Amino acid sequence: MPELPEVENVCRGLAEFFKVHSQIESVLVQSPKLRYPIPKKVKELKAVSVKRVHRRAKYIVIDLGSVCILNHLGMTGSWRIATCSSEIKHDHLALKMGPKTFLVYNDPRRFGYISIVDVNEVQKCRWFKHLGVEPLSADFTASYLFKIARHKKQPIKALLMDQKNVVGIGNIYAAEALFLAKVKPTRVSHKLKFLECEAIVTAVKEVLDQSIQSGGTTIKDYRTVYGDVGGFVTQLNVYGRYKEPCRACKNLIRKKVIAGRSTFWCSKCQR
DNA sequence: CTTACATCCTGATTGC
DNA sequence: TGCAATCAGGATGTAA
Repeated sequence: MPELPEVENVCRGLAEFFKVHSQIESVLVQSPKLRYPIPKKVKELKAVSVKRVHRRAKYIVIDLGSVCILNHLGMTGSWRIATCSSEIKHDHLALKMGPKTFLVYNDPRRFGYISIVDVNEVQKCRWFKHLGVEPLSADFTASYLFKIARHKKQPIKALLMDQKNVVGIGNIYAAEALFLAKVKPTRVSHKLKFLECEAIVTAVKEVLDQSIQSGGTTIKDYRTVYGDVGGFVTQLNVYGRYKEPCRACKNLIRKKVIAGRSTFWCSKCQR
């Protein structure tokens, strides 16, 4: 469920929280069954202090000095501040930060995962080594996208969602960025003009920036660590708006499955 | 190598 | 109201 703006907001929430509670007293594993089982050695973490929290792609990285806790939220993963280690269904793990203070990881669909990696190994670990560029960094440019797109036959939307190319973009923001760029999601990648790649890059940065500022998009589950919903839903132009009028031209929004995912676009605005 | 597709899960919603 | 089918913000392994 969460894409870059949502993960970024969760990270910021965690960072805020760790400013006040920086010491993890212990880690409690309620149910280790996630996409990959929670490693047993997380329970060995005792009295460790959090140095830093940051986001890479859709991963949350909690830096503990010698090791990092890596967390991917999958579709339904969330962190919340709680007074006990587990109180509701699908609580998997809790970081004990004080006698009545816990950070609890909950994940109904169990597509998320939590792992521990040596600080020096993070970049080359199995989850990070194939990641593409950060879309909000200076590395994500029109020429970068154009170069990749040049050799690919797949639709541009599939390319944007493939984390090997550029990270953090999922089904919502791929659709939204392509709307802003006025490019139809079905367009074959290698047929895109340089100017279109430029428009896409600009649009991706724009939509991600805007969504981060709005606190992300809450369709259903997504909440920040503090339980806040994201406010970007009201700014969605195409995602989830099948048969609703395009905000720009009143033409009805279309829907079609591309690469196994529902895809929304305006056939008049996007060519 | 690239690309399409099924798959891992639970729960909410839709349709009969 | 009940029940079955469908769908969901992700990413991986497999097969073609």
